[in-house]
Amino acid sequence: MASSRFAVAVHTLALLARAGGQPLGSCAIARSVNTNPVVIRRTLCALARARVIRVRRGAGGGAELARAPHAIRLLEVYLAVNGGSTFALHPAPRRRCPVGRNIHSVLCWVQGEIDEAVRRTLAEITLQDVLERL
Amino acid sequence: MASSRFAVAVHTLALLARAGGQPLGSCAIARSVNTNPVVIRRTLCALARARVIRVRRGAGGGAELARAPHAIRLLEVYLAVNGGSTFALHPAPRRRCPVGRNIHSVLCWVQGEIDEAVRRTLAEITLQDVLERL
DNA sequence: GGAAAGTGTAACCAGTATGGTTACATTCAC
DNA sequence: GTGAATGTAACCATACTGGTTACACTTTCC
Repeated sequence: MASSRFAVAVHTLALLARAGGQPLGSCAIARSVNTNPVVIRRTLCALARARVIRVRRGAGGGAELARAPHAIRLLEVYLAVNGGSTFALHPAPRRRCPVGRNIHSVLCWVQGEIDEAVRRTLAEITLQDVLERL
Repeated sequence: MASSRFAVAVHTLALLARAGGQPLGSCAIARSVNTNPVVIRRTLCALARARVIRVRRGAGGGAELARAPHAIRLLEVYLAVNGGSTFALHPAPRRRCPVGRNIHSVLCWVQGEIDEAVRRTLAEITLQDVLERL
């Protein structure tokens, strides 16, 4: 089951970019995304930890971009909200079998190649690109 | 939760390649992968549908590669067992919001870029490469 | 100082994907 | 026909996801 967290994060950042420095609350974002404010706050936390946004608590608070849209790469967003890898290794292949003993290192290499390709792709797309296509 | 089906499939194909044309049964494969034969048969079905292997039923049956290892690309394997995309779109953004109305088309474009990168990567790795690294 | 507005986070639930298991119909070689 | 093997349905435990409620904490404003 692929999660929609990256989609929600990009949607959120697009809203923040359009707000132009004005802090946006989780309720306003949740209305546009059409979900619960807590779900948004969870994503907001992850993005704040990655220094992509700044969040102010208390009355009049909310989230705003930490940088200009052209300086925010989707790769940072992806890594912030979507830790895992594209596929999982199977847990315990048989050590006594020559294939089972060594398959994990080969699969790790394949995983690395895929992750690298995804990283290269997302490193070249910025929030500015997203805004221009909206 | 990323599935381990791709990992199981590659492991299985490596075993078939090493068997050198001799059909391998799901029980033998399951022993090396360390799982249940039914799990293997499910993967075998997907690989047979993709014409990567041939499966014979009945006594003395089993699976064998349909082509030489250098002619089997991991991309075929990936597509056969791992249908989905890297991330999911969020179900119903608000149509009345200018961002919510258009975000899906942008996210689809991003999805396409990622999928393309993954495809390019896996199209260049063959089962032969896997065998050489074992 | 207190009220109001907001975030941060824990706890719980429903829905769903995954892998493991059993069971059984079907197919094929001998 | 018998035995060995696949194909597939059914069911279960586990885990992840998103939705929801609840509440502590922080900040602004009066």
